Amino acid sequence: MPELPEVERVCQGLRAAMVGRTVRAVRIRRRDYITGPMDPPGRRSTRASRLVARDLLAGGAIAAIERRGKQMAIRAEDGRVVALHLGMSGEVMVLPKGRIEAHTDHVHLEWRLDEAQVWVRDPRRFGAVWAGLDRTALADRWSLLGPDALTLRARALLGMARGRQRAIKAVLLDQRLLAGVGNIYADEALFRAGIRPDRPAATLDVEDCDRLARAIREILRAAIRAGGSTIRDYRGPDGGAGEAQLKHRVYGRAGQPCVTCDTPLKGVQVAQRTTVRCPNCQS
DNA sequence: CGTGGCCCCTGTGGGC
DNA sequence: TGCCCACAGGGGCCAC
Repeated sequence: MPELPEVERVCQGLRAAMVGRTVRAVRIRRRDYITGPMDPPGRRSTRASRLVARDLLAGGAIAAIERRGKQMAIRAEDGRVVALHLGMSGEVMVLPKGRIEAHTDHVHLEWRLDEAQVWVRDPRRFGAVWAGLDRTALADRWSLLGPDALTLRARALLGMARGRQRAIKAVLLDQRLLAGVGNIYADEALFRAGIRPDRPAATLDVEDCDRLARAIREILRAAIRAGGSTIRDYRGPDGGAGEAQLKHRVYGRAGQPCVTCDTPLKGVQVAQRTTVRCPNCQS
């Protein structure tokens, strides 16, 4: 569900609601959604069972909200850190005091502050909360991620593509190489740059990388300004839908005419993901 | 090292 | 109206 722009919007909401304030209470509603400090990323089976509220920032004064790619972290002034990853269906809800919320199912974690509550909701549970991390552990965990896509430079992209025979789209989606791009914005950026998603990465030259890196930055920034893409169920932290989906040129438009040349867009599979491209504009 | 296949989950929309 | 299937914005693991 959320890619970098949607996650960035969530971070903005968390900043407004949490930074400078104190976590008064924590409620863990679904324990197996929370992983402990020693658990490797994504290992559901090892999710710790003895986590306590302190591991989830109880009593902490919140100092900062950080983001790298699609991952977020909430840091307390005393050094405690909790990281969030929303997966496909994860959602963060900032609920001002008194607001009635319609969706109360699948809420796995709640933070209560003086003036608002923050809920983590995730029906499919592909996301995760990593508790009990300190700054060093977070840095270690995030060191597995590539650079943040919002500031991707052509030279860095060239380095990722060099020597790799995999499709360029597979490279863009690999969070170890580049953090933040998902299925929507990969297709949109490749279309804007005029590059076929299935081209072997190594065939991209400096100019291709320059166009593609620029396209990625611009697409992501425009999507952040538009509040992210709401395809089905994404909601910002305030409950509002995004509008970036209104600007999509290829994602979700297989069979429809290309906005540039009217050629019917083609739906294919690349890197096991549904992919849409223009047979005429992208090479 | 790269890749295809499968898995983790729930919800929704389309076809019948 | 109900049923079944395909599919969804993510990512880990395994065998090859």
